[in-house]
Amino acid sequence: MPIDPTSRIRRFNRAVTAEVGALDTSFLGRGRPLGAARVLNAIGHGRGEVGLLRDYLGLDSGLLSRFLRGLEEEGLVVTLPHPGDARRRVAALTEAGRREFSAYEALSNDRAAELLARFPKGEELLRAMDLVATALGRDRIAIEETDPRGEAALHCLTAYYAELGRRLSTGFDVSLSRDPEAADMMRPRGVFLVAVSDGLPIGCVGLKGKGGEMAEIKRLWVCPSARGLGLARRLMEAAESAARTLGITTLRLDSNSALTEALALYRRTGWVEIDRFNDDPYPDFFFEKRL
Amino acid sequence: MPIDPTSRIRRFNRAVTAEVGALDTSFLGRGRPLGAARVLNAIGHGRGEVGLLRDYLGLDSGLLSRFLRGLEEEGLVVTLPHPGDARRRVAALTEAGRREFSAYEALSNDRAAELLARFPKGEELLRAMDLVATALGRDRIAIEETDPRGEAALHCLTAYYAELGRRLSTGFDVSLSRDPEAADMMRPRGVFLVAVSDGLPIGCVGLKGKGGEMAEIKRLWVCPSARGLGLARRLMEAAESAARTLGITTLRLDSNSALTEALALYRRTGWVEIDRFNDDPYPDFFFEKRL
DNA sequence: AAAAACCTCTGACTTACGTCAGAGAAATGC
DNA sequence: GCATTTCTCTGACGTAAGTCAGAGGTTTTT
Repeated sequence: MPIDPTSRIRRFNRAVTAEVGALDTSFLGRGRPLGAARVLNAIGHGRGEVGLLRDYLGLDSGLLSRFLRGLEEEGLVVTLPHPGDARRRVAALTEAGRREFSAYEALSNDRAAELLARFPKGEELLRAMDLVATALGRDRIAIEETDPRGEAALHCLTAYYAELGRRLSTGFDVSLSRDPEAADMMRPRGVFLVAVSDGLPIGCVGLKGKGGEMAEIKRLWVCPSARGLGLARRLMEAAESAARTLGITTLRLDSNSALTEALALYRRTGWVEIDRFNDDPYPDFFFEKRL
Repeated sequence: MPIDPTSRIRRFNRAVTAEVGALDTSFLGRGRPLGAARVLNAIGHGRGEVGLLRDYLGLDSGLLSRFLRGLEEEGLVVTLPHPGDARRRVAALTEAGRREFSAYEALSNDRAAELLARFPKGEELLRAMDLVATALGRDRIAIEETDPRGEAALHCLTAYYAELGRRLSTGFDVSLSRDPEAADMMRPRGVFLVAVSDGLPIGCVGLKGKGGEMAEIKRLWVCPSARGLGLARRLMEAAESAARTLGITTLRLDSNSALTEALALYRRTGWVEIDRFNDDPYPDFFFEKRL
């Protein structure tokens, strides 16, 4: 009877293979082979360029070409030359293609919803799935510059504020804190970075500049399922290197003694403690780092 | 940017598909198509009967037959008539087949070990995988009678004692408790049941009889990743129905006030509190149920 | 003892997927 | 301006996998 780690992983593989297989089978229900369905869905998700499609789906150029022609004959897709480079082609869904795409989306969503409904501990299951997905896709975590008012940023910030509320003994109310202006966290004054794993935002950091040589690090957060992977450090390094490209020479940040992992990280990575430099009610630790 | 539950599940699917695909690819390295490799592995795992193989792998009888013949030609497998029914056939590995099977096992184990090594939070990942596997394979949880000294039972009991140690304010030392004799939890006096999900034991319960009409429920435990699925209830029902087949009319059990979920379950399912009936130092609640 | 049901195997066929070489059009380098 | 590189597409070919009908055994039923 297997109980060792490898057996547990292999049990997981078996369970998951069955689940994925079942989803594929339900996709077959629309009378189209899986390959063509995958292409249609990738186009629907915005991967119109043929080169992108090839990379994303890992297909041979000949095979992909055939799939595209098949979808064109079905009237679901049109391909046009790329505006800037006429060698390349871009595929787009027709009206019928969009309908077909939504049908696949619905199948996929239904399966997900059904799985959740079948399992009483929904949120716990989702957290476990996030953790596994992050672990498996670890090499695929990308750090991207984004608009601090965008959806990805908002998701991270909401989770960040909620966590502060739980961890600070005083609670946390954004409106009492000095909420950085969005423009201060966008080029040319600063940046806002999110870590994205397979489409899901799982961490963020803001660099808030005033146009001078001094800038502040704000809103460093990593989603619980992705902690312990050194992601916070990667985010901080990315923020510092962005700061350098903006001509910034000194970074500051404030933090709270309840956030012990963060404080440990700052101390490990060359930050030095300085005197209070603002009157924000929440922070009680202040750091500086010269680049 | 997707954050809703279905997107999270779909991200999980993508991550996991890539992982499973990578395992399949590594299986291809042994110069044999995937179908044949799956058959070989199923035989190695004890599914020798052709009918069983067909069901387990979901193959057409013609296709399976071809795979078997291919493996026979390679000298990895021999098929013999079924001892009791000459229409059926049973496949078995030859010496060379066993070697090849171990090579596949090694590949599988290596991949699992590598995944674990790559991820700093190993135990957490394993727990998440257990939870997901249990959720996906929920309909496949089987309750089986087993030897209370067997490996599956031991795994559950070790986890059970460890949990008691954590949860009882006094700690827990098995030797101080009245450890039921194994024979009292095997037919004809009692039974020991484990819940098995895809080969992994995830819960247990013992029915300890003395040969009379009275028996005791012992060692009810459900693995944390499988809680909230009503498994404890299923185990108790299975134990009760086993008790009925043994001619037992009254059940008793003792428990501890720290085990609140268990107490709630007993109260919900027709057990009534009675006076202390033993001098075991740990329990402080005593229940009885007439069948 | 004959009929019916059952199990595995074989041969013929189809489909999905993938590979490879090279053609044709467009962009880039010198 | 010409050679080289970069993309996409087409045609020819190969392999893995799956389907179907029926043959040839064995067992069960009546």
